[in-house]
Amino acid sequence: MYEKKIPELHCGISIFMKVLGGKWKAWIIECIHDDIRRPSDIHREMEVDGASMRVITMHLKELEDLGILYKKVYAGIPLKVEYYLTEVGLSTLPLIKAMDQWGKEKQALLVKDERNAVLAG
Amino acid sequence: MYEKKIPELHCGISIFMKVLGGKWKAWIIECIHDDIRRPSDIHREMEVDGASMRVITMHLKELEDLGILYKKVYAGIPLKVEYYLTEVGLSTLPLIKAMDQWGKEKQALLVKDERNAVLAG
DNA sequence: CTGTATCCGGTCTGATACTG
DNA sequence: CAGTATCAGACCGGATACAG
Repeated sequence: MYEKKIPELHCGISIFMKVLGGKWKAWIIECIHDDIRRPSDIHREMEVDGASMRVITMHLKELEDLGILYKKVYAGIPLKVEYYLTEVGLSTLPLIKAMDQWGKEKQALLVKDERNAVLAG
Repeated sequence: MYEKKIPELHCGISIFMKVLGGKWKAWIIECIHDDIRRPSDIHREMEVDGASMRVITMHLKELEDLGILYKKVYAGIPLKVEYYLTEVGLSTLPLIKAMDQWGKEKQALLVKDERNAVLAG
């Protein structure tokens, strides 16, 4: 682990980014919302695209510490763990959906092209 | 400069993050929307919080290459440059505002606390 | 199954000096 | 004023090995 040494901003944006800034965090939140709650299942879900178990664990922990996820542990061998969305976690879903939709809609337009300029400024 | 070597995801989220993932990009977009159009003015605007001129220049260039900003150059000495939002750039404003508002609203709730758990899952 | 520790390399940012 | 080059250091993720 490491400690952050570069000071963070204190605007709403950076707070939001602290929650959803990680590479897989939004995806993880969506998984859990879709009833894929166990780390191994989440891992299997995105293994095709290359998320390692370590990163998933790290993100889950961060999201738990931020109060986005709630961790439920079932004692026993082998261990069983499930993650649930908290109320705050649920409140991220509309934004995640909006971001995803924006990306899909605008993807084709993300090109340098003077014709896209807005003259009104 | 460097070339990206880690494969990117192709979902809407990562496309969105390519546009607003930088530390200062959302702020820069808001500045330009508020008629703070010249690099030096933008720099002055956020100098208190530590954005270096180099990072601002880099972000401006990236946003221009993505078609979020349009760059207008006035010849002469000293040089004068102004950036304007394109239509795609304008379309990010509602999301930026939503992200900022979410951060401000939820900031106090971002704490590990079982009471926040949603039992329904 | 879940989570931690360690290493390593890619990525990003801050600082400074410099060109036009 | 606008932008570039370079360096150093912080950050982040992939891989592996290992412990509970």
